[in-house]
Amino acid sequence: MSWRKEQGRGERGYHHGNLKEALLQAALGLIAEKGAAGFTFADAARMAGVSPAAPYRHFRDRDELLSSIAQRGFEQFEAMLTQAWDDGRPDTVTAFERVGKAYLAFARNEPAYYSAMFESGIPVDSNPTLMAASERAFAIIRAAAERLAAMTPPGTPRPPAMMMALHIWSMAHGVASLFGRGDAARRKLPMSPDELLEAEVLIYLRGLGFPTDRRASDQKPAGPPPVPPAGGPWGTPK
Amino acid sequence: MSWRKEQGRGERGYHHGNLKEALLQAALGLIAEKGAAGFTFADAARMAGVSPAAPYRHFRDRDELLSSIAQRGFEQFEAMLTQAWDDGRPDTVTAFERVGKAYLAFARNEPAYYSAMFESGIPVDSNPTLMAASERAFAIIRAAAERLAAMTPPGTPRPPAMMMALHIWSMAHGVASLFGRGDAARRKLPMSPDELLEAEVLIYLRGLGFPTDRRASDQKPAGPPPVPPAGGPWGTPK
DNA sequence: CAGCTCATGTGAAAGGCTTTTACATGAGCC
DNA sequence: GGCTCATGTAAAAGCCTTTCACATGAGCTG
Repeated sequence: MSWRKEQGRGERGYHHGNLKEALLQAALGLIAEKGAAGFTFADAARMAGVSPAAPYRHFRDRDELLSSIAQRGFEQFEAMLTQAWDDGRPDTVTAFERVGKAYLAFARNEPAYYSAMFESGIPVDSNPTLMAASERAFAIIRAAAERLAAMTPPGTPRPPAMMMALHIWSMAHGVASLFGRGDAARRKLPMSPDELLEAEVLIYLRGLGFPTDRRASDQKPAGPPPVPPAGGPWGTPK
Repeated sequence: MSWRKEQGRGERGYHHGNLKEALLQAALGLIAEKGAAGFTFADAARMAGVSPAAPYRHFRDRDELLSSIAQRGFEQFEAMLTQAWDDGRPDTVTAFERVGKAYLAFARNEPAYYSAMFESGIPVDSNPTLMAASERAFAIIRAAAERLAAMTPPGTPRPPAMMMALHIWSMAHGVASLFGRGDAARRKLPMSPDELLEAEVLIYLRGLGFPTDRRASDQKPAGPPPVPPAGGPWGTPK
């Protein structure tokens, strides 16, 4: 969006001026359009208006560009999760579910990042900074689980917070991967991914002993509930 | 394993005799080794001892080969799930968890198939037969969920069986994708994927009202339990 | 068995992509 | 003004995909 060639009269000199950024943006667009696998180093160069060799001044190879994008993705992901968690306000369970929704929203709204992060085939541990970014993002989920664990009702078996975090992650990731994007994996669903995940998390939380009937919640502010108030998101048992 | 070149003296005539199968096997090995993205049509041809153009007599293009492998994968997957489910014996919950384990085992033991099925980027709906194979596999999970739904304790909100099936699928897929294979996504876990998924499913089932304390189960035959008998797989609540 | 036919392979070639190397430019700094 | 070094370019090697005309020979037909 911001590199010279596309802005008004596009003549640029020998040097691009902001090639690294331009390449990242171009790659983002290409990945969103054709998937992480279909994305091509040469295409990104072409789109930025430079020769096919130019990108090598900024990235060791195609994988490093992908890796950079994945890293940025994890950073944005972390920011989004942090905002969704909002330190557990207004109440832990509500905030927890908001995190799940945020996960799906990210997969849906940022398919390119999501693709680079989880489907590009680049191993997370290939790059320490990438790994670190990934762990910072997960740390949000983990913190939320920690809070949840601290308030699980007594009398219920209580898994370690880390395990709860991994459970939530796997649910969100499973739903997002299988049904989350219009692009890949277009399987027909009798409901929205959001509804699917919300119900899944609610059942899971009930399994941990949480009262999940929203009408009984005393912390939730009034307002239009995100689910039909009668019997939870999947209707009344018959 | 079975094509001429590898069997004793390898001279073959102008025609290969079993090229299609040889290509599928070669591709399977290559995908297992270098991932679905790294797999190359030319490599498979080379491995089968034919020219790079030969494969085009059997597959329209690289994607069709991948698609064929994915289809076979779904067929084996279905067989494996069917066997694991074993029509709900000895009891529904036990069999249900066996299905989850089978899912993970498949991802672990058949990385090439799993890769082609879920990570190759070929859309399931690109090919009707592929789609059908995928749906037959899912039908097993769905049948299991149906049975489970029929016996959910009264007094508990009961989601549609389809939704329960999707929940289980997403859990298994999430765990398998994130932690399931040594290959991709090597994130460190404080436990095995099997344990993680088992605990997740147990909590979920408890959320549906199922008594999941195995000691109380009357249908389970005696024998070494897969989990420590005290307090479930995640230990005793403190 | 001779002959025919057609599925299956081959070779060559066009067109792309990746990556490297030697060389060109010009921005920033004395 | 002149230097230097980061950043681009052109060219080339090597690999992949895909197509096309042509070669082979397996299997049928008589």
